[in-house]
Amino acid sequence: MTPMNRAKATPPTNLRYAVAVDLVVFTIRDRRLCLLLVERDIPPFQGAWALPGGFVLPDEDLREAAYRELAEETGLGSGVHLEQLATYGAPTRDPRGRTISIAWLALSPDAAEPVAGSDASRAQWWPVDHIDSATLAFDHARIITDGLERARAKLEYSPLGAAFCPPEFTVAQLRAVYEAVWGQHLDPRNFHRKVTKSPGFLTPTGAMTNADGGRPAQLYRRGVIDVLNPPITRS
Amino acid sequence: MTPMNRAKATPPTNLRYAVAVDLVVFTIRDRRLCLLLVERDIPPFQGAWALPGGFVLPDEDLREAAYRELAEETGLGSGVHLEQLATYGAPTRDPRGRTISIAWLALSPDAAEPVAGSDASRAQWWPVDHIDSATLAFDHARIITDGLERARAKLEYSPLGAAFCPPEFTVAQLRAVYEAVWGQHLDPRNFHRKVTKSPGFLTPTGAMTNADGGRPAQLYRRGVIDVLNPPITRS
DNA sequence: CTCGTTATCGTGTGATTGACGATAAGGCCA
DNA sequence: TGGCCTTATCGTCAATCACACGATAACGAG
Repeated sequence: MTPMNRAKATPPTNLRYAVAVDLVVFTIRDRRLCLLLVERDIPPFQGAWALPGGFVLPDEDLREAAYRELAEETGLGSGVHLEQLATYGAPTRDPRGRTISIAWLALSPDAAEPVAGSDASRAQWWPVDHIDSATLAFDHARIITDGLERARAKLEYSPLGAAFCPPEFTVAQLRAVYEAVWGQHLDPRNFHRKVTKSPGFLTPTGAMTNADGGRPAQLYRRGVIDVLNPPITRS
Repeated sequence: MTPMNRAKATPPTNLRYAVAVDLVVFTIRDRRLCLLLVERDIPPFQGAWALPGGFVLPDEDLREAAYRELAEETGLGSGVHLEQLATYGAPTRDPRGRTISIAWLALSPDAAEPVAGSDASRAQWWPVDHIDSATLAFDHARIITDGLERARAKLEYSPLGAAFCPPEFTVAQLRAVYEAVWGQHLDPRNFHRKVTKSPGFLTPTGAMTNADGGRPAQLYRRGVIDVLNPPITRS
């Protein structure tokens, strides 16, 4: 046995790799689920669309790095839900050398216009069904697929649909989130009953809104729980 | 802006970190949920119990590294369910220098006696409720907590309870898995109905066993689905 | 043959779901 | 002002599902 694979001994520099974070940022725009992509202006994959991201700095926690990159690309920061998605580290995923990337899933209200960062000529929201997987940089198509699957699953058993909404929102707004993410129509009456009866999911503010034209609707805020029981089911 | 935080440029060596995999390996022994720990025989944390794991080799995929470490510590390999849990990378989590660790969740049938690896004097199965979190090396207590939570959740909506069982098993064996992982008693009759009616969860082999003393039981094999609908609920 | 053990099938009650009717409460326009 | 469109919210009904538990089946031990 060589010293190299002697686990938990300090590794030499040839066993150290670049470590990055990549962000799968979703929002709802125009009743459609959209993803933030940046256009790369440096090789490799120059000109291709990619997930926003960057390398982890020496004194930075992984979550901090993700928040920093998110702020750099969107101007957003607090109020955005951020959770680890998965880590991608195939030896050849980056032609420049071995890179380990920790992907994060972010859910944002439709607030900020994206800002082009230092390494990207443009940043733009893309409706998820208009993204051409084949042209994406690195293994980002795979990461996006995983992020989509996670987001869709999370809506079922967590109150994270509200992460797409402003701090105060109506049941109809929340329903629009579910419909956009799942790509299916939901019955307004049954949806209303489910989410308002689900203990801890929503807390009414008392205020009403009539922004949507019809009868004024109750405004709600996110509740205190972080697991939905019973879940909101699709199909 | 320095070249250092210019995202997606090749990073200099001071921006490269050690990358490891750590394994949270569960099994059921004696109707209790057990976790594989190794006793460290080198600093830091010499003499403390830790998760098995080691550094990722240059040409190795992350999953490969996890499988290799699993084989080194347990002799097991195929037949064990292995999925990514999360990645831990706090700047100070390893006193020797910055280390990013990709934790994997493994579910194993009660088959192999653990084997002490090169870096550990002993490897041993521990009942999860006998583990003293305070004495564990690194941030492994946190990783174990996350692994436990994941395992408990996965039993609800995935057929992975069967990953704790031998290739052919009875409903009672499967129920024992659920009871051990969730730490609660389940009604044998309702459990039997749920799992046998859940489409694709179990496929009967036709053979029977009478190993448990009472009426002979049907043997089943894992079904083909990977998401349980409806889920098996606790409480 | 009886008893203890485990497996498996049924059954009844109460809760939940999904489809959909009914009503409430605003704005718009003649 | 009153019709009409829109959206919100409540109610109803049948089908389904959950859970608690009774009943029966099929073995081994004594």
